[in-house]
Amino acid sequence: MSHTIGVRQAQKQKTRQALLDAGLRLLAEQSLSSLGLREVTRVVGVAPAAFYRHFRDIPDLGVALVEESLGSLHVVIRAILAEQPGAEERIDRTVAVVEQYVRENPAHVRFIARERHGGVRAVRKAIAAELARFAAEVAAGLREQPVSDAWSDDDVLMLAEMYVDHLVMTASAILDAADDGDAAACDRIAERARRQLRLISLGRLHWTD
Amino acid sequence: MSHTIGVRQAQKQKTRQALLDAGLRLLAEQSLSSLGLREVTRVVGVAPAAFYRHFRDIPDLGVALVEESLGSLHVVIRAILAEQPGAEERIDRTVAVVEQYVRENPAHVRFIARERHGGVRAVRKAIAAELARFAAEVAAGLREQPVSDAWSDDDVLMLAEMYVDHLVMTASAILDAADDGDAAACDRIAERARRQLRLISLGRLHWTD
DNA sequence: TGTACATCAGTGAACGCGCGTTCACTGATGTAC
DNA sequence: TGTACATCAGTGAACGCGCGTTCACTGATGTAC
Repeated sequence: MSHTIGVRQAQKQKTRQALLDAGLRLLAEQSLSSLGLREVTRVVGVAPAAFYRHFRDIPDLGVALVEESLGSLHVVIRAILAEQPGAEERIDRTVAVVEQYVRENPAHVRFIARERHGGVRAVRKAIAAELARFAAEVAAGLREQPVSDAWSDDDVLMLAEMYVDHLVMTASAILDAADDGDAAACDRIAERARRQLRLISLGRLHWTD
Repeated sequence: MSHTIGVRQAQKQKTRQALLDAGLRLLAEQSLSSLGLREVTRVVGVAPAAFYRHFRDIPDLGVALVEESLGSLHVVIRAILAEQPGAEERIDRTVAVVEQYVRENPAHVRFIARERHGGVRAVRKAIAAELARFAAEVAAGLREQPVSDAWSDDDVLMLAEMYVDHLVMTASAILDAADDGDAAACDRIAERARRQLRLISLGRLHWTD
């Protein structure tokens, strides 16, 4: 075979991923601004100095984690937006997808919720940029629905931003409840989220201006 | 005079407040889980060991900061809820109050936004408890408005929680823009918040279930 | 295919530094008589 | 009011420890011929 990537490069990527995984795992119990480089390398089982072969410093690793956390979400969102059934079905589906995402990627969700307003500027900026892309994508999806015909682009974006904020809040609330091992609370939060989305949906139908 | 508090006790309270102020100031640039006890005492100008006369550890100081940050907000909210004019006026007034609060207490707002999902469990719990009280208060206010007559208590609380979340998000977004020195962005966020509140208000008018 | 050299991910030892916590202390404030 | 003793907020020195960063290094992988 002509160009499988080299053994060396493959091993390097493996170590890099191990550093990211270890960082994310450690961030369950603390925030990025207190995460130690030696902590991370200790979990992976490499020398502290090896860290510098992959990241400039801890904030740099944080930025990489943002990409890893939110990159995959875009796919999920596009899938929901592409669906065409009624408002009620779309709401149920959205909340179900959020629940599933939280269940399957708890550490990533916690990381984003924690560092969105966290103590590391570069990471805050990276998250803000990803969520803005995210909102733009949702806005494009909303734009195509007939309900939005009379809406200004500005108002569609406003609505999209509210959806994105609501989605992040919901995910993080479900996660907190799951952390407490309280499955009933998770269900309650999901039901609350559905009702809140219904309320917004109603407002949307009656919007004029 | 019979019982002014003692000189000793007054001095102790002064030092305690200085520790809280120093902590809050330092938290502009980092999160609680990386804040150092020696950092705080250095800013105040007391010996590190003096810290233990006031707080068990840094998380304990964090919990005190939650009380300081959110205690005063209850008063503000009650004031808004007590007003009786139309929905539009109440929305304008609410956003104006949020803007003013952020301008006058930026460090407290940042602290709450940052530590709400931060790395210190005790502080997260304290913030959650305060915000829950907060939502209950808002719910009581909404309950008294005629629009809510047909609503279940559960739905009123759901609405109140959405308002509280929205309020925290808005405050924190305005703060971020203010940090960048971008006054125009602050105005844009405030306008967006008003429109979002209008949308929710519309949904509220047409709610049935 | 085999050889000689280049690359570079990861090593391990060393460094200076600031951390949280402890402890016996000091001296101003408070209290009892 | 004056005196003798108790309290206790804040001191300053000491401790062991883990931190981030540097550096010359090793040895497996990659490349040129």
